[in-house]
This record gives sequence, C-alpha cells and structure tokens, in this order.
Amino acid sequence: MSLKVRKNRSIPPPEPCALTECMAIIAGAWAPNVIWHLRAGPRRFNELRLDIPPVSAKVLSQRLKELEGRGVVTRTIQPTTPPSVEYALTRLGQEFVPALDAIVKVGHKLKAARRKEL
Amino acid sequence: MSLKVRKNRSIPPPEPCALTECMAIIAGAWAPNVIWHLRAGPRRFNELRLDIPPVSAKVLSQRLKELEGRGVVTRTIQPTTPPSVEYALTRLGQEFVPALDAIVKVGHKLKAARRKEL
DNA sequence: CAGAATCCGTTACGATACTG
DNA sequence: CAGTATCGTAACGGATTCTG
Repeated sequence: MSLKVRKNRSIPPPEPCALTECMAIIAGAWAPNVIWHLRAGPRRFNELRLDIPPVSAKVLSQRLKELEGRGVVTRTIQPTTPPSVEYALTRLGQEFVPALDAIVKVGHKLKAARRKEL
Repeated sequence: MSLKVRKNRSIPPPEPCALTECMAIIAGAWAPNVIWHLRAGPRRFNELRLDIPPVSAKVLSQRLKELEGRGVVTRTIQPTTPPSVEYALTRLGQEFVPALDAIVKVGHKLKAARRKEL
C-alpha cells in the first residue's frame, strides 16, 4: 500500500528549475571563483590566473568566454602594448555575489565541523 | 613595467578556499537538488527520484551515498515490507539551505533577465 | 600579455537490466 | 521498494606547446 508518493509537505513547489538554472552557471570548479575574484572590480587575465589557485590558462579562458556569453562578465581590450584585457562583472554578474557569499559561509561551517569531529 | 599583479583592492583575502570547499559538495547537477528537496523533511528514495526531474537511480544513489559520507544527510532503514529507506538532512546539511535559497533567487533573476533581452 | 591548439585522463551522467 | 552492475557518452580539467 501507499505506493504513491507522499505529497504536500507544507512547502509549495518553489520552481526547483531556478536552482538548476543558476547551478548551470556556477557549476564547475572555477566559474564561482572567477565571479568571486571579480566582485571587487575589474581584473586582468593573468591576475585572475594568479588569484585563483592553480587554474590553467585553457580552462580559465574557457570559463571566461562562457561567462561572457551568458552575460555575467564583460571583456574589455585595452589598446596598449603589450595588450591587456580586463574582465569585469556585469550587473547580472553582481547578482551572484550574495549567493557566493552564502556559499562561503557554509564553507567555513564545514571547516569548523571537521575540526570538531577530529 | 607593472609586470606584477595589482594587489590590495580593498578586499582582504576572504579565504577563497571556503568557496571551493563548499562547492565540492554542491557541485554536480543533482546534489543541490537533493538537499533542496530534503529541506522540508525526510524523504524516501523513490520519492526523491520523482521529485528531482529525471535523475537515474544510479546517480541518485551515488550522490546520496556521497552526501551521507560527508555528513550532510542521514540514511535510515525502516524495517517494513517492502523495505523503505528514509533520507534526511543532518544539522550540517541544514546549513546549506540558506545558500541554496540565495542560489534559487539568482536563478529567478536569470530568467527575468532572459525575458527582457528577447 | 592573452590566448588558441592539441592530447589525454577523470568524472558525471544516462539507459538498461538485474537483485534482495 | 531500494538499490547494484555494466556499458557508453560527453563535459571538465591538467599539461604542454605555439602565436599575435
């Protein structure tokens, strides 16, 4: 009996798609770090490379291009020699900062929890 | 000149590791959904399967085992026939809810932004 | 400096079939 | 019901080399 799924658990369908929607951008090891390190202002390619642990040029380039395509970051070429390229968050990109903030907070709790159980 | 990276951008090193730390758990297409759907209370295996879009049994099982190993969810076997297994968030697991909430909010903004640009 | 190109390993995920 | 086993695909990511 009760082969059917229990429903109505006091929480209305909060459009779970929005989760996946946003996670698709946040996903991967580096995309969130890129946004995080751009939150204080524009940053150049190699600066980001050094900011973010040990990300390879290839992957960083891929992520940046992807984020640019999604309207999360902008790419501005400075006509200098040698060439310099600045990346910055768009207004949409800024929206991610609070979420990443919350994630970082959880990260700290994780560390704290691990220290206790040792 | 200025071969060196620009530093001191008004933001102190906020331990970026915490980000990666937490993302390692959140990562993937399904882990966040699992936590999200458990936030209102315990849920059985097949219930989760139906809650979460079209996740395969294999992957769901993998994620659940992983989350259990990390202390994010608990697994309780009810001695009934047929057997029933309940998954629930631990106290640590509850910590993720606010972060996921923030992520969902961003997801909605993404949708809104996309509607405008069409 | 800012990348593109190439090669290659690892992992997430899906589909199907099978078990206790 | 709650999984496990097996197979196969694709995306992610690292290392190295090369270019405008």
